[in-house]
Amino acid sequence: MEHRVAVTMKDVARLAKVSVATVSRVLNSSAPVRADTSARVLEIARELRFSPNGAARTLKRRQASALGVILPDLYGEFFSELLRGIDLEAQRAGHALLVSSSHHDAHGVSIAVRAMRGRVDGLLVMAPEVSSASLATALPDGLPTVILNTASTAGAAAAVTVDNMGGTRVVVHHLAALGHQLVAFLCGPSRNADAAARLRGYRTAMRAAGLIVHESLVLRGDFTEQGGWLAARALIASDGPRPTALFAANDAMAVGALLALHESGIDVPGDISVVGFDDIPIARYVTPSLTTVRVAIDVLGARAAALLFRALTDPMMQGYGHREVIPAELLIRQSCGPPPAAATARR
Amino acid sequence: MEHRVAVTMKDVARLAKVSVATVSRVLNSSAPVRADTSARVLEIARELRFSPNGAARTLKRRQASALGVILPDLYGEFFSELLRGIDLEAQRAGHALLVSSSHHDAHGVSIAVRAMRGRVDGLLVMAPEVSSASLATALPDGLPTVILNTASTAGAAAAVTVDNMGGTRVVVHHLAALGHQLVAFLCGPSRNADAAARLRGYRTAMRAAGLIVHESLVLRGDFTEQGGWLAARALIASDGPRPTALFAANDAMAVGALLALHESGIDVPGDISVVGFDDIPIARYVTPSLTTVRVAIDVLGARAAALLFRALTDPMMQGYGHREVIPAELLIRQSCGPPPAAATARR
DNA sequence: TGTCTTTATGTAAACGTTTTCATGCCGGTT
DNA sequence: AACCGGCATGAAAACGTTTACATAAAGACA
Repeated sequence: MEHRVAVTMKDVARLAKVSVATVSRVLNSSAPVRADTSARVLEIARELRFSPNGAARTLKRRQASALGVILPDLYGEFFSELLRGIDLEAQRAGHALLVSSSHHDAHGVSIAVRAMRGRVDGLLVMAPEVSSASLATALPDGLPTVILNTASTAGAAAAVTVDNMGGTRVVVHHLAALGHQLVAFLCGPSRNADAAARLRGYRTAMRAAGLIVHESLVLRGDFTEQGGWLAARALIASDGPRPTALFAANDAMAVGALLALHESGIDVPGDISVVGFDDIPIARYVTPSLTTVRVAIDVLGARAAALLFRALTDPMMQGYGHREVIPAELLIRQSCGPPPAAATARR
Repeated sequence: MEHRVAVTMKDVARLAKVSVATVSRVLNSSAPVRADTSARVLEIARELRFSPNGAARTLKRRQASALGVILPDLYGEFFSELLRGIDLEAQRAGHALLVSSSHHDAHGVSIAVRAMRGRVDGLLVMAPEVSSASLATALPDGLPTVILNTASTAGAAAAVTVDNMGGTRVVVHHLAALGHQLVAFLCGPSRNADAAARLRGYRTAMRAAGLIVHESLVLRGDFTEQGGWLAARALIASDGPRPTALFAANDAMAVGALLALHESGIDVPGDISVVGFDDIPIARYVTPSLTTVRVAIDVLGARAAALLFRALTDPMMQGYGHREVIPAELLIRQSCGPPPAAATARR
């Protein structure tokens, strides 16, 4: 049984009776070649089903036509939207995506980054659970990098973040305007930068609205539907003060909470209002449709990729620390309303 | 302004006063090296933050430690789950993922495949809209390939598919057992292999259950929530026979339909039962939670990757046409019930 | 007819690794 | 003292491209 070995430019050159240099010139149209020679080479190449070896090409050209993408995870619509946005932009520039996920700590990121040296032209790194200091040491020296949703821009060409403060502010303001006073907050993972920023934003906005943050209403979560469900169950079972609104740090948790509330016969928004964050595609399809903070996750990814491409052509950008903030605006759907009459009457 | 050029093994060798061969031996522990030499090399390498050039390594080793993944799209939870499963398996084998999406036609797939030559060890191709004939010609000669959810295995080492027939059969059977007679079917994209198989399965199962397929109840869809919503709206507005159950060819469309029905005040499952297909994560969080066909999408991806790894070590597998079918089982949640009394009484 | 461009091609040197082969050295066996 | 085997190392040849340089042929112009 023959194990067919890959066909190289040498084979094409031999059969077309030219040098490999000429083959290269024809295939890349990088220099003038006589029409009949060109035709002959093309013909042979097609016949042999030749396709150039990417590694060799990358090595010689010093350009990989690929972007490295490092993500903490791949679960859920957030990452799929993010990746879609990145891919969209990369594709326009004829670049492929080398994806590596499940990197939560600095060590894992460092490993992944090293594995990408020489196979990508630049790096898109999202590591919301890694401190900016350790991230800076994990990043490679010579590779343009754009950081997503992480505190610092140290060592990177640029960083793209979501306007977490603005997003939380407008939500709390909206709830306060509706008359809510007891607004519970469902946190994300404790070491996640976005989660932390949103919690900070919540506290700040509550204070600004003249509302009191009850620590028993600051619930632990983990950005998953399951986590949101559990937190909502716990809230329902607790004998603490009953909030009239629940603000989840992301949509996935809000969706989980919605289910828990529904299961307990608690009406949304009649008995309690629910708000999410991110506007993942599913948010408008749950019942009731979810009031949330629209973030355009795909745009977040696309902008990051675009910035990276700019850094590739303009080496001056590296280390410049350009920052871009993706706006976050309130998207009112049906999961919010005024607090129940009893609650307003009671005060 | 210095533009720092990448540090190579040569630099390490020079500073450690050894040859590049020794550096390579130390870094890969591929041959015995004296302890003090080894320590010196490691020290210098760390100091210089050296990391090997992937392209050079791939070129010489003839192994890329990467898998190519070609997808038609990246939108929605299906692909994110699939990719997650693939990544999980690839990561275990120390492989990265070179992802390229938005390839709907044979030409696009062909381009993507060629771009991967020499940068991946094998290919995972999902192209449900490409005919098996054109797919066979688009696939490369020397690269082990596993095909996902596509009709044929021509030219591939293996193929992994979903048990579409079994899945649809069990759904129709379940609906029939509940007493439904008018079961509408919401199709996927017309040229999509899975969509076609599911439609075929629906027709076959309906016949087997002694039920009549009304062509006006075979609705056009496109696998998106939006498409499901539109189709359900159209169904509601039409003056044809009213089905007592709606079977969508995937969950995303079922979710869209659920919203349309809710908006029109039609109760699910009271007035109409709804079933989906795939069991995407969100399915259990919509209201009512969606009865669907569980497919374990992540397992689908993981199995495909595992098969590919097997093909990599065992070249005899290429072209063998091994097939693997991911089971599809009924998952009963709350979107199904008996047909409304009126409908049963009427017959 | 001889120099001077212009144009098409070939030769060979990179790119940064890995790996085969050769070599020198050391300790142990005759 | 001569020999041998093992071990650590270096030199150099790959891997499959691209590209700078050389060169040959062919017209343009004096």
